Formats: sequence, structure tokens, C-alpha cells
Amino acid sequence: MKPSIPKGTRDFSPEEVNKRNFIFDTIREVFVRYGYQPIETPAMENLSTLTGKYGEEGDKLLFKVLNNGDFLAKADEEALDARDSSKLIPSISKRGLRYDLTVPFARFVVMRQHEVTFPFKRYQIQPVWRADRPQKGRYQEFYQCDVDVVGSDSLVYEAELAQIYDEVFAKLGMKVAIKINNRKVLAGIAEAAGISDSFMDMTISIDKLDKIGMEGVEKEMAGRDIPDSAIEKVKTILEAESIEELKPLLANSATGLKGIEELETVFDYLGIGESTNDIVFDITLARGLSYYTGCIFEVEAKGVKMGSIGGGGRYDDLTGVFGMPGTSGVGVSFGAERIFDVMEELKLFPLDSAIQLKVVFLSFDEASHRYAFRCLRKVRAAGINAEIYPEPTKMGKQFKYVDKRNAPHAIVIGSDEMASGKLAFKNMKTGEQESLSLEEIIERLRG
RNA sequence: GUGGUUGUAGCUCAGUUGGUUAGAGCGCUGGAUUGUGGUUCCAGAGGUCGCGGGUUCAAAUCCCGUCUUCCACCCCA
Repeated sequence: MKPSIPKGTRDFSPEEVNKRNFIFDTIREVFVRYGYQPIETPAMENLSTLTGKYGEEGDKLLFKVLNNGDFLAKADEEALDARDSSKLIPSISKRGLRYDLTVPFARFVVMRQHEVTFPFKRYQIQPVWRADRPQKGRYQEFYQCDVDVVGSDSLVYEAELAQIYDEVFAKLGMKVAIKINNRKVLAGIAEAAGISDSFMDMTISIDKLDKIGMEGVEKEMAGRDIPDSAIEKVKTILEAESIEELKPLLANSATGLKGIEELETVFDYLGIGESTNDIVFDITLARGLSYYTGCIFEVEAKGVKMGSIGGGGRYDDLTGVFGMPGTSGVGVSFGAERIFDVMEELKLFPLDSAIQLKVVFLSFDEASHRYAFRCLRKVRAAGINAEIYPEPTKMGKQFKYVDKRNAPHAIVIGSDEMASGKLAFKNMKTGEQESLSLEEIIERLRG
């Protein structure tokens, strides 16, 4: 059979894994320094935990796991006869693959509410699965790096999360724009335009502004049955270029003003010019249909055409659906796959010397091969990444291997070297070779 | 889910209006080179042309289906 892997999934080569780990390690290090603690949840959740949490669209993108055993015996016969797939699912599938990390986190918090200390600050770096059509920066299996705090509505956490974004991307060497908006401001716009009922439609339209322009947004809203007068009003408000300009426009919306106040508080915490990357207010940021209720975040890479590489926000009632109402949470997510793609495109990955192979032992015959293996042990004990060529074959072949493994040095041992204790230490780049004792070589490799 | 696109050697790709035994570069194996890699030269191995069906005297080439790739939309990281 011809080997293959499922659509939208990938294998990773050693080089790729090293690069991915560089991203994960950088992110994790920052999370830990800000006082967040790790948790992990299962790849599979009960389907009932997942369905209905991501909207109708999200339910379609959930991977369902077929029940074990004779699942058809218990299938909903009516739905089966009618070929009604969505109605049939609950009777043949009780589990599904995790779609994001936020919902499992909410479930985790509710299940362990008596043992966690609030505010509970957690991070989680695990794969999630979505049955989406793959395209650039879009996979069916991908990692998310989530950092959330639940059990406090202090805006200091919004500021903290913005700083985490800023710090992580600075460490990765990426130039990004960190955009902030507030759902209450968007609600205020709808209220001011008298279209509170069409809040979602308006939000989805506004979200597309940077893609389709103001004219496109107007068309989009018109297509969603929003009256022309309201569209004009929305357009006027969107033209405001600062939080200050926005205030009078939303003066008659209590919700809108609350949103503005929240944004001002966050920016006040952050101070001016104290970040590496731009942290900016963006009134057109909407973030789709998700459960956010307060501040919302999105990060975009500069100098590369890629979707958002991170996003998040505040949700007033994260745990309510699991029977623990009134607990507020705020969190953001890093899209590790897209960050990888951007860093690859901009060639931002450093060569990590700590993971590189430093030296390979080569030998001429059985006796020197065994001698070399004993030397190898000492080199490794000194903390140096080292290998031995598996057999004493032709030198040319052995050197080709060293070359391909990209090791900077080779140590050649034959009967002469064994007799004198002076080993041939070769620099693969310059071709220079010296006769040194093992101790001297270890000294060189350490320095 | 909608529309388009892609698939030929390990990799990147040629392959004419359908016509003998499907090619190239790189890589791989061996040799030139029995104490030294990268360069060079020589030789060799390696292909159900994504898969299934159809049209035809004849299909990598045309048609249908299917899987996969990438792209746009929807949505999203």
C-alpha cells in the first residue's frame, strides 16, 4: 500500500520539530514568568461538551468519533432511514476531538472549582482539530497555545495579556501589530445606529473592513437587511480615529461608554511607548461570532500575508454553560502553526547550538572502533552531543555521513592514535586536523 | 459546505494535435580513491504516470468519478 496521512495533517522532520519547539519553549517561558500554570486535557471530549459552543458553523467543523462496538444497533433508526446525518450523530457518536482549548478549560474549571484558587491563571499548549478545508496557514490538526485567567474581571489582566503578546513576539523576533477593541464598543455602535437587533450582522460586516473596504462593508450590511440610515451612522462612527473622537458619537449608549472606559483603563495600565510592538486600538476588530463580551485582541504579523496569528478576549460567563454562572474569564491564544509559517518565510529561526550534533567518532578497524566507543562515552559525559559511526568502514563513506549530519568536527581513530593516545581531531569546515589527547579535545569542544 | 487548482523516479519538474521501450537535473548505490568528506569524472539502480472506471486499433495525454495538494469564499489560528 502507498503510505499517506489524512488531509490537513502533517509529519514533522527533526529540523521542523526543533524549530517548533523553539516557538513553544519561548511562549512557555513567558507564560511561566507571568505566573501562569500548565494544565492538559484529553484529545477527546464528550461530544455534549463541545456541541453548541462554537455556533452552527463550529458544530459542522467538529470531528466526531464513532462509537466502538456495534454502533449501528443503537443508531436512531428514524434519522438513519431519513438519511439525516446531523440527527443521527448523537446516537452513533458520544465523543469528539477537541476544537479549541478554551471550552475544555471551562469544563476543567467547573469540575475542579473546589480545588483551584481564583483568579486561576493557566496556560495550555496542545493540538486541536477542525474539519476545515485546508489552505495557507490552515490545517485540520494544529497546536494552540492558550493563556487564560478565570475568576476575576480586573482589567489588569487585559493589560498583562497584551504584554505577554508583546514580549513573546519580541523574543521570537517578529514584528507584529497587537490590536485591541471592545465588544461593548461594537454593541454601542449598534445601539447608536438603532440596530441592536442586527448586532451580529453588523459585527461580521465590520470585521471584513480591512479586506473589502468601507464600500464592501456597506454592501455587506445592506445585504444583511440593515437599513441605509443605520449604515450611514455606522460609517460615521467607524471613521473616528481615536478613542477620544469616539466618545461623543457613543454618548447615548451606556454600554458603548462602558466599553470606551474599559479600553482607556487598559491603555492606561500599559502606558505609552513601553512596548516593543505596536499595541493599538482598532475599532474594526470584531472577531466573528464568538462568546466574547469585553475586550478583544488580535495579532497580525507585519510584512507577511497571513491571517491572524493570535487572538482572544474577555468572556463574562465562561463557565455558565457548565453550571457555574457569573465567572468571568479573559485569555488569548497563539497560533503556533501560523507563527511557524511566518518565521519560516521571514527566515527568523536561529540556529540553536544546544541541540546540534558537535562531533562524530570515526575509526579504521574493529579495535579502534571499540576504543572510540569508550572515548565517546567520556565526551558525552562531558555534556557534548556526540556520535560514533556504526562500523569501521571506508573513511570516505564515514566522512560523508559526518558531512550530512552537519557536525562541525570529526575524531578519527586508528592504530597510530590508539598507540599514542593522540587522536586526530578534524575541523569539517576548514579541513584542518590536529593531534590532541581526548581531554584536550573535550576542552576544545566545550569552549 | 461552494468555486477553482494540482498529482509523472526519493526530490524538483519536462513529456508536442492521443502513436514504438516515459525523460532531465538533483539525490541514491558502486567505482576512479585500502588513513580523510565537500569538487570532478565513469557506471548503475530506481516509475502500477494518485486511484477506479470509460472512449479508442492505441491513453501520462481525452471523458466521468474519487482521493490528495494549493488557492479563493464561508469561517477561523
